Amino acid sequence: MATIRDVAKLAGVSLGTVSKVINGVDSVRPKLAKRVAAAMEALDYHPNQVARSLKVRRTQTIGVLVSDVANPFFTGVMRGIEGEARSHGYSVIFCDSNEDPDLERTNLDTLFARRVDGALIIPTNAHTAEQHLVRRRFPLVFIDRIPPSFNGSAVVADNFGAAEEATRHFIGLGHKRISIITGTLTLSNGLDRLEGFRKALQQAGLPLHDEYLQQGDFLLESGYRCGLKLLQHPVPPTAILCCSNQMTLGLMRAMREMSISCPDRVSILGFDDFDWAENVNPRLTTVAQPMMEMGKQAMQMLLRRITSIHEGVYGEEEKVVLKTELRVRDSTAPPLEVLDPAPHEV
Amino acid sequence: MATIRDVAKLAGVSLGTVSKVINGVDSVRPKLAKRVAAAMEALDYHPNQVARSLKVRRTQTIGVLVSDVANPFFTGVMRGIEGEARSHGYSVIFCDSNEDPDLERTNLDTLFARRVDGALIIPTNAHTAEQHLVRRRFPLVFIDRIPPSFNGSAVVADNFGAAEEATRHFIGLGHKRISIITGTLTLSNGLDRLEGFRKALQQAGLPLHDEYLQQGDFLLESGYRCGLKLLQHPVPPTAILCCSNQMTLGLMRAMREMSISCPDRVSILGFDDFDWAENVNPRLTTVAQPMMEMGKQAMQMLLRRITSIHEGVYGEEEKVVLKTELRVRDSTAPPLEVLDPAPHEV
DNA sequence: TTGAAAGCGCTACCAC
DNA sequence: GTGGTAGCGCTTTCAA
Repeated sequence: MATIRDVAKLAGVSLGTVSKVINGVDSVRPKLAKRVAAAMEALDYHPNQVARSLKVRRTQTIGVLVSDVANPFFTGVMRGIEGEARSHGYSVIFCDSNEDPDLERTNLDTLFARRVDGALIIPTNAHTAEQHLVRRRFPLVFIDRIPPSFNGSAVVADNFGAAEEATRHFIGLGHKRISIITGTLTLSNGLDRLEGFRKALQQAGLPLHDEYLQQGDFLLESGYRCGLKLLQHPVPPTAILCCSNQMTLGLMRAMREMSISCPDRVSILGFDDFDWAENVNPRLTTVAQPMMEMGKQAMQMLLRRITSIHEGVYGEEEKVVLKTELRVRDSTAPPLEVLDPAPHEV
Repeated sequence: MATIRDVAKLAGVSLGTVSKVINGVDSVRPKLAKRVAAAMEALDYHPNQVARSLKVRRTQTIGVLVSDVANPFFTGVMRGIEGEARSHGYSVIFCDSNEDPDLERTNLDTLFARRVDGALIIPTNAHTAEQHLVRRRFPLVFIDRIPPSFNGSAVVADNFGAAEEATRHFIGLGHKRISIITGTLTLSNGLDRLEGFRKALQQAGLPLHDEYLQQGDFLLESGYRCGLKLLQHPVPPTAILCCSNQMTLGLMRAMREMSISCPDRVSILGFDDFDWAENVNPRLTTVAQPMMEMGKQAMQMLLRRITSIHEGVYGEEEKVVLKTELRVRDSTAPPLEVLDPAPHEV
């Protein structure tokens, strides 16, 4: 493979001159520059970024550590990251920690060894394996979830507000028996959604029965299990807030198996909005998170940290909370009692 | 940041010795090795992979170029790739070409400049931008789609067989008016599915009317558009084979808008099997592709090419075709006429 | 078994 | 403007 040396020789100039041409430094006479360009072309020369990285002590690479690629939510975030990274000349090394904290740590070490300029991370759980990197002043920003006691940079969705709005939507429809299937409560996104739900209920003066609070773990199976429990209750809820797309799928399965129709018997509202949500029967009312935007802003934040640390100033950690959007479709409707109220209730 | 030099100094040994310890060469006295290890620990030393890569002329990194991360099919493949890569000590640089051939080319150049040891690629379309890399003997394997006139390594699903099996499923159910919504026909996966469909029809002595052959482009909108055309036909088909998950969603939308129920009025069968397929109403019959397996085998194939090329032998290009699986659920059923045949048809 | 030294391909500094 | 040269952090001979 041709090196800068070969190019210099063929063009009859020095290494330094070729380097300048490569890097667009314009203190090179056009004539020489042209000769160099011709030589590069002739030799099919492509600058070796590895060598460059070693010299300039920057790899123009960032690491992205997701807890599970299979989740389409992360996929959306990934798109945002990738686009923003590319437009700033960065490449991204991708790692999947498979929801495994040990793997997360190993991956982080790998990224560090490869000298990525910084990393974006969607943490697996309450683990704080990454704290040592924060202390080492390694540019790091968290996405979607914030581990407890973590005080680094992050971009998350307004989970509290989203759950509150969703719950109020139920309340506005006339629902009284409202239930929630939560995500993992050791994760900020899981907890915040529950709190938002609680607040909306409280403000409306509605009680929250213990049986109506089902704790899931964001995965399909738990949505199914919790759904079954809720629906088999002697006085089942008329509305269910489901805190992840996977769990919503599980809940739908439970409803189908029990032949409970939606929204007639129970209204459902899920987190995350994907293509399928608006094309299934009934079309699902959902809370849409700005996935791409989260990825994009996280990348921008990381870039800021990289440059500031590079300049020696270890600036303030930032935190950005992005608004969500409630998309009302057909899976939420007034409860039957309201449509056809018993006389004594009027 | 500590370097190998600092470690050597602190441990009172030479650079070479430290290097040996790092790389597990056992010609180092245990006593010294221990001293070195202690020094590394004390200095929080992490070997610089960039420097190592420059020296050994291998980055232990591969590039993955997908046409669109947002598609859950690629996500599945990605999981397979990542796991296999990691277990072999490889990292993956990820690029999304957004179905844009120019971007695909740019990304390929970036990967090359970064001196990845090889690349896995899900090409965008008929473009052959990558041919120059093949000629350059750069280790490359294609996944899912094979550009026409490409003769490099690849792992794909048995698209022909899958479509054939799916179509026969319709035929076995008693359908006579069977239609297909194809993918992009300039891509091998799009074309092979159409051919498999054709063959099954032919073998059963069934005609294929032009109006029943709708050409889509794998995307949701085209599924919707084609679905509408099909369903508005004076003599609509009783069964539709839909060649991608996105298009199936579009088709479902068309059916909902026209209030055509599935499988009563028309049976549908889609390509790709995701969580939502078996949890919507009705549960979808699908062709499942071995996504993870495709990623895994592609990575293994790439590894073989990397080592063989490294050893100077430019071995034969390989091609692997993986079996698919038909998952019969509730969206396919016998046509109404068969359930309640008119007397003269018996 | 260990150490010294060369060099991977590039950038950047300093003379000219 | 241009060229020579040192050196980024590591591996890998070759001698000792």
